[in-house]
Amino acid sequence: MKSLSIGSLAEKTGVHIETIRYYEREDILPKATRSESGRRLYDEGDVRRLNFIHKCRSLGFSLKEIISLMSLVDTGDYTCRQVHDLTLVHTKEISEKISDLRKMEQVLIEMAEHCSQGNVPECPIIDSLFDS
Amino acid sequence: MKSLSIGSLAEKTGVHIETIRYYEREDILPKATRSESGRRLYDEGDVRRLNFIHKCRSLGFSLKEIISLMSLVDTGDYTCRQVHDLTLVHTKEISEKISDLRKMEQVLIEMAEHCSQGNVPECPIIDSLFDS
DNA sequence: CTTGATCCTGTAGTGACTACAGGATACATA
DNA sequence: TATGTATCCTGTAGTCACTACAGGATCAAG
Repeated sequence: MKSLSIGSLAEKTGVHIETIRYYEREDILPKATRSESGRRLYDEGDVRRLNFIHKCRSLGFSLKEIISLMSLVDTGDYTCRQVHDLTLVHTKEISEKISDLRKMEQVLIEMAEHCSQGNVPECPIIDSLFDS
Repeated sequence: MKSLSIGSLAEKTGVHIETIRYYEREDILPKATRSESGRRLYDEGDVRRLNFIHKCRSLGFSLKEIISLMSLVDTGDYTCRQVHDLTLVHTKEISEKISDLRKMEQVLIEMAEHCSQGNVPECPIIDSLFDS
């Protein structure tokens, strides 16, 4: 049943081979069973697990958060409310990042608006970068 | 004239002492002149320079970008248009980050909306995290 | 039987810091 | 003048989540 190579797992999940090995090293994925010659072998359960990790990463969860999440899932010891609340906390962190970046964006746009955009060696962007 | 300690420079600019030493090591700041006993000494020019770096960092520029920007400024070999265009490119990168984060945020919010938030060990968030 | 694809381990690099350890020096107070 | 504590020094290692080799073994197809 364990018949997928690391390459196939990578292809099925969109996670790079090097990253899969890294996840194993860091105990985010369990040690893979090996073929006689020492190659890693996977099955559909591994695909499912790696999809979970991949999706969490794409939603901005850290590997530490993913480890906690997965251990909740593995033990079955969680409630919908608990997961919901964890998700809300994470969503708030994302929202804060967005608002930080929007502030940067706004400052940059405002700075650029003052430019003559001319062929001259004076620039209000440079000037305002020197302000503390 | 060079009479500021690294601690004073840190206080004036809001940049940590360790970070100032790091910037010197990485040639983002020039090697500081030293007192007889080997302590770093700074002046208002250094304050100005570090403010520039600090402000650039707060606007999301990488240290590499800052090095290029500063060498433009140091040589005086730049035009307003050039700086304006560099800034626009950087602003676009910020905007892309924002839009990526907003997509994450949206998915998270939608996932959370489906929760019963009950005291039960079934959760639609977990279910959808397993989808590829 | 050979060729090229795939796999293995182990190590080092990335970016921008941050956090010590272990010691030297400066300055304010008793 | 002695002392205590604040500040400084160098050098190294850790953080996060990969990514990129080097150098070698093994597999599958023609």
